[in-house]
Amino acid sequence: MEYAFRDIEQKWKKYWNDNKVYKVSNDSPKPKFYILDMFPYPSGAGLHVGHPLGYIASDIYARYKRLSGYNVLHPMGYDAFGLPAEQYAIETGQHPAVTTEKNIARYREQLDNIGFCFDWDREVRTSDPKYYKWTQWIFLQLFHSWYDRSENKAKNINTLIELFEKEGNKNTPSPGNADLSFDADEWEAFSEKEKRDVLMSYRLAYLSFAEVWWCEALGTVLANDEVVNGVSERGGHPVEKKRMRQWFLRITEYADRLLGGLDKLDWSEAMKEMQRNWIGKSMGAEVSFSLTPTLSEGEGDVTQIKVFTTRPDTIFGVDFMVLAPEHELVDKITTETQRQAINEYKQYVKSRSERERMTEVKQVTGCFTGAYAIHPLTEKEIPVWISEYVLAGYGTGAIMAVPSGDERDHAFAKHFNLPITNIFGDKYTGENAYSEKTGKLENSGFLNGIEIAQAIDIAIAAIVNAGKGRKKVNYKLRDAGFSRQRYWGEPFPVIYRSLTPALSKGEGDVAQESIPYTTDETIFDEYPELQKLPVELPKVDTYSPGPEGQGPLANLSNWVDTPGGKRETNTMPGYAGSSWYFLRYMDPHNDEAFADRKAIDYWSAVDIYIGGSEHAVGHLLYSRMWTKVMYDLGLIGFDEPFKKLINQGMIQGSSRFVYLNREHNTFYTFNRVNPPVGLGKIETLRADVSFVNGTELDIEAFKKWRPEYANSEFVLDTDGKYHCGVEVEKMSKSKYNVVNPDDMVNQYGADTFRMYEMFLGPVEMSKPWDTKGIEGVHRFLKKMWRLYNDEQKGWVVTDEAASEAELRILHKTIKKVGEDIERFSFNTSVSQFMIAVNELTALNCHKCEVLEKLAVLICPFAPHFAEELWHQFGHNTSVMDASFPKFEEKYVTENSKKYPVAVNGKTRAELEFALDAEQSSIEKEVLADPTIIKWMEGKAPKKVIYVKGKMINVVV
RNA sequence: GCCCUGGUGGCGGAAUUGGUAGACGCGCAGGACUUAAAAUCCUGUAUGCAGUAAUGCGUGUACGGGUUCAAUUCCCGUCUGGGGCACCA
Repeated sequence: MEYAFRDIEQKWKKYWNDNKVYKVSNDSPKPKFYILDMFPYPSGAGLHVGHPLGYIASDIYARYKRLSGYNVLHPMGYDAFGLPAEQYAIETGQHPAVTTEKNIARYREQLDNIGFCFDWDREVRTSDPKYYKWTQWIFLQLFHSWYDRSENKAKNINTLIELFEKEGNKNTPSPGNADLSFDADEWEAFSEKEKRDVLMSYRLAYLSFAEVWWCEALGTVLANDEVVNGVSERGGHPVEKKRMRQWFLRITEYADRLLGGLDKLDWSEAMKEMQRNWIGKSMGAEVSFSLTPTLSEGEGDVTQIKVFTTRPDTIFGVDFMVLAPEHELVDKITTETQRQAINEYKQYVKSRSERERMTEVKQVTGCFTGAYAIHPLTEKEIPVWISEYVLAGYGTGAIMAVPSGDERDHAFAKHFNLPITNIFGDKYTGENAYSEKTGKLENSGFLNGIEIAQAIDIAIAAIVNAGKGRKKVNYKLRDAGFSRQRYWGEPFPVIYRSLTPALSKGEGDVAQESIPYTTDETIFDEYPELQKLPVELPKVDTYSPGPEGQGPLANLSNWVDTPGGKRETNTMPGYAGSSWYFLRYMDPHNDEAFADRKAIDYWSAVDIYIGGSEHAVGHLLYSRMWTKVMYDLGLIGFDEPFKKLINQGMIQGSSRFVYLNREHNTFYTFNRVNPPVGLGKIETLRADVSFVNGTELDIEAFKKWRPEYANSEFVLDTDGKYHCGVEVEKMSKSKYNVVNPDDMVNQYGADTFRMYEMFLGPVEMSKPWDTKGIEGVHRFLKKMWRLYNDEQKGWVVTDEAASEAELRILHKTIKKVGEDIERFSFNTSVSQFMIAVNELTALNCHKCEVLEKLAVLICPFAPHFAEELWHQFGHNTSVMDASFPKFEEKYVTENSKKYPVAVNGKTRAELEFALDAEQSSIEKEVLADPTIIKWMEGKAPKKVIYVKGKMINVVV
């Protein structure tokens, strides 16, 4: 009986399905374990072999945990809202819901092929109204919440209103508007609009303004992704930034907790470091620079520019100031003579992405405003410039420039011929800024001769004393933009209620004149149909954008206009649905709540979360924030969503190339063009990997694929084959290097495919796919199969007692595989299986005592294979209900070891000693060994290093 | 540019806490079985030098330094591949 993997896999897939083997209950006496994969975006291209890598790893771990006695939650779903589906809809007119559905069906089919133990009854889709009902509901909670800094937690906005009624906002400054100040009486006197505006500056979900990429030609807002080299990806039209009213999440209020929370997480240091850098906490000072009264014309209220600096010690080195071109003071301080130049420069900056502004540091640009500021300590007049290297979103959007101490300031000063004050003495060469934080300051007034580290505090004290600033903690983290001018996303449960003419003051646009209310507010009590969730995404006829950069929903006037007012036409961004989906899996069909509290308390936080490191800061940070908000509001009992994080690497594509001399219509094999001597002009073309075996090209298949080369000559290698060139690249359709898991499963079976994906290398590492190598793993499974089944004789397992050597192999394997799974080292466990099978085959072992346990052991890796063997052993329940074999020390203990013996660190001999041997007896024997004596060359041993169980080293 | 991460045979990789570098697999070469092929099995395979050979000696973990009895592993510097940089998901 041979290893008929196709029949075996079909049979058990059906069995698992029919018997609901992977059904998970929320009610179990077993300890829980929650292992989660980052759910995929179902793209039209389907899965390639890189996608399942993490899923296979988590599947192995999930099965291992289940075999070890846990109730394991291992769900899967789809992050189904997103730009590509909408893009496709624009191009083809097909509704994103339809294409998404189709893509999901395809994904599901591909996933099913691989034999995962997902409980599909718990599947979630973010685009399903039953799901996004709760995304919208959570948005409402965010809207109705503010962050109480005194208690360090989010609370219902009503508690803030109570506070305002009692004492105004003197003890609760607004995070969104630092200048806002009112007392209880003033609050009482505010109009409804004024009150709502005040509250808006506190809410965790709030409206403000942000810049987006606007493409006039396409009449739409573009994602960063859709802007390539400063023009739109589609059509290559010019783009510029446009300020729009947008929803935001006030994640900055959580900056400190998001930072502190990292310490207790079992994530890689790299991942934590990326989040720390993203949050970007820095200590420094906020310093106010006054403008010179003579030069700042009119506009009496503009008297100060605030900067944030982490280096207040360098304050005596300030030679000029730079504002972000978007800074609100720029227009006010610019002098008439400079106005045109400034406007032109601002226009230029509008075309620049933030990335370009950060990256292209060698290209120095800027413009003088004509205004001067007064140095807060020396009262020197310093010019105020604007430049793209200062970003509006960081700090105060303005800097004090210290050219002798900061590289970019230095380059700027050199470029515009601004004077440079040296405050570092010899340390500053005049060539480069001195940006290290050691050394003594010079030319710095009262800071002269003081070490930089100490000078920081002294400088801050002096600035505070002079009333020119304060100590400040700054975060790089910015509030998260939460609006997209798109169709395929969650609609907001928000309605803008127009003001009655009596209440509305002044002009302004509609948005300014109306007040945003969420649909659940009492103001809509008379329209209960408006208050219901979900606010369903209406069907549209066209996916083209609405007027003035609004999303496509703006075109649906009968949807936008409600008896209560106009609906919000933006939709939520991709990370809305993915910020909380791990909670929904716990109780996916609940229509009364996002999940039942009992289920949440049972499953609690995700024990292991697996996904790509590209989500290091986006998704993972937003999820952490949502979790903290929900924890603060008492909705869940934990404040970190993912206890342990594993980052899987990418599987890269391995592209194949052929080499053409077009003139002679001849293709040359790789070796012939390497080097390409005397062959004329050689073009490198891609060949689809599907008709290349290793590097050998199937010439006929290639000609069929590219008929224009049907008559081409092929110059072969000495072995009579045409060999392709190889390069490792990203796996993508356009590179013709995509390998479909379906094909692999078809040819070798799911079990081989699973084991091979793991065998390729460590899960966390990126590595290229090599189809050729899969045969080795397939051979291994066949070889293991033969321990149980002979081609002629069939079942050959016997009841004979196992030998010591056989039991040692088994227990060595149990130990190694168990430990390897625990540390997510699956490639080495596959190796161990191979070693075990090689050794057992050599011993001609067919003993039940060894092989039954081995079958269970391999179940996490090759579940169909294991299930078949398990039933062959006569069991009639699933192998998933077996227990992971127990490792027993006694079978593997050895009492002696062959030690490598080195002289001066170089291994020269191998000697065997008992493990409990004393150093003195070992020394005696080692020094008596002829090889060792030879290498000691007559010198006396200085010392003999003996590391028990490891090695011996003689130092002479 | 900034942040994170990797670099070990022809290839994927192993070496878990500083202790015999190259496990396991692919590929390649040779052989067995076969009319032949497939499948299967066996042997060899980092590299240089010496030797018919067993083997011996040297070099070697991107590069250059350092710490140590001992470094793929720790430290400093350089080169280089990959990921992220706030509207791709």
